[in-house]
Amino acid sequence: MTHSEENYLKGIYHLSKGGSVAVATNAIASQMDTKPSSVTDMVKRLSEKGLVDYRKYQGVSLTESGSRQALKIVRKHRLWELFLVEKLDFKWDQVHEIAEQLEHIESEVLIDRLDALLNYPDFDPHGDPIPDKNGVFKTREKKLLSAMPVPSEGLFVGVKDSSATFLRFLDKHRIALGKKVSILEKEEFDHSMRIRLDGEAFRISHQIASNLYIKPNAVP
Amino acid sequence: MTHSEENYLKGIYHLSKGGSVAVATNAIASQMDTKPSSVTDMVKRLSEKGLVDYRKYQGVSLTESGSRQALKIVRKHRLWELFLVEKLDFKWDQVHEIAEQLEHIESEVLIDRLDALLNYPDFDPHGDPIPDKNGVFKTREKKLLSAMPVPSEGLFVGVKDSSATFLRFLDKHRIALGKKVSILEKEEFDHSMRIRLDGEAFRISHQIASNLYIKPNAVP
DNA sequence: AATTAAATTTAGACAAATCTAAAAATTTGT
DNA sequence: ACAAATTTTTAGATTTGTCTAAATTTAATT
Ligand SMILES: [Mn+2]
Ligand SMILES: [Mn+2]
Ligand SMILES: [Mn+2]
Ligand SMILES: [Mn+2]
Repeated sequence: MTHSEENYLKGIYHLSKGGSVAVATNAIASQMDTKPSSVTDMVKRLSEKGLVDYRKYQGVSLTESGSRQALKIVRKHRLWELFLVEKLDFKWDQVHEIAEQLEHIESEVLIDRLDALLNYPDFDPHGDPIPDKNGVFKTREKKLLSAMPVPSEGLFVGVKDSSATFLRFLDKHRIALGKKVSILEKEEFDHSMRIRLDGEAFRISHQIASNLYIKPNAVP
Repeated sequence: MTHSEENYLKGIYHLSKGGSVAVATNAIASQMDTKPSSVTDMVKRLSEKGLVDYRKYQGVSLTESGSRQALKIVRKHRLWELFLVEKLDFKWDQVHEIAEQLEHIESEVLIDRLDALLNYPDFDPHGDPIPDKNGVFKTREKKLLSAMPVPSEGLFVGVKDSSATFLRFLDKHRIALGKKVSILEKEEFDHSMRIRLDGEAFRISHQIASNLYIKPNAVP
């Protein structure tokens, strides 16, 4: 597989949310930052290779084989991201671009060793699950902060938007993975919320709240 | 620069032994395992970009800029090789192919961090010098074992042939970098030699002896 | 149901990197 | 010095991945 083919598979995987839902040509084009006509071309090639199911005008979905391949790339991407953060002291907003390159390195044993070096991690620096050798990954209950009841509590476990600008915004406000969050109040008018974090209470906009994943505390 | 362009620059660099000697089209073709006509094409592209000096039928040489680029790739290749050996427990015969891929990862800061993680090393797992950020590398006196006088002593510091088969052969005979070597005897007839290593004396063929680099012990 | 709008595909072009076969230049040998 | 051998370049084709512009299909609206 070429880098481009791998990138398309990964893109389709993300759009179909892992499932085998059909994805539209235009959706792929904007995901991959390319033109619909290029997508059609590539999708035909992938279909030839048995990696996607494609019916003209009806969208594409990953085959079993395509899905396996996509998961391998996702696994590599996330392992490399974690490596960069854990072993080379990168910040979580600096690793994605480099991992976009590293994910294409072909070596089964390299990835196995990396996995071992990192102690077989379950999640990447952004809280996304890392598939294991067989493509299986841990799931955990999580809700968007904006969808949490008032009052309630939970742990901050992931970001929906993982753009560098958003991540740096979170850094600035000391919002980091693993921290405990209490939901204090929700404003009807603009859907902004008051939360407590590190003992300190403050207000965040709906925009922010709808990009943070919270693992709700079990309520007995 | 594309991967292919980078590979050509590195190939030309190795053939011209770092200097600005002109290299023949056929030489490049066999180094790169490609056809002379492909070399001519690529060399024209590189010339357009100011990375090589090229005069038809007269061979190519790296420009200042081309040389800088080539050294960057060599630096990355060797740092990655050392990383694989030091941090991921690869053997010295398993790292080259993976480093061939990793050397193309584009990120200045990544290489700086890797360099720091490895403590700013001077030599790679095969005894080849690692250029620093500015392309400068340590040189050390070294001679082919086959060229050493009898009797004499030195340290095994590098291999000329770094093919996996040769490296595994060395492993089998417990010939490893840094070990002390005594040259005991040289055979006129077939140029084989008797040497002592790890206290044990044995005979090696000329083929072997002419692929091992020795740093001669200073004789006062 | 017909028209309009949107999504998708096709046709044709282009750059990069490669190849084979043929032509041209250089080098070698007598 | 000149023919033969070798090296190098050119010409033309192919694959991959992309694009623009035009045609086609599907979806939405009157
Ligand atoms: Mn990422
Ligand atoms: Mn991530
Ligand atoms: Mn190497
Ligand atoms: Mn090496």
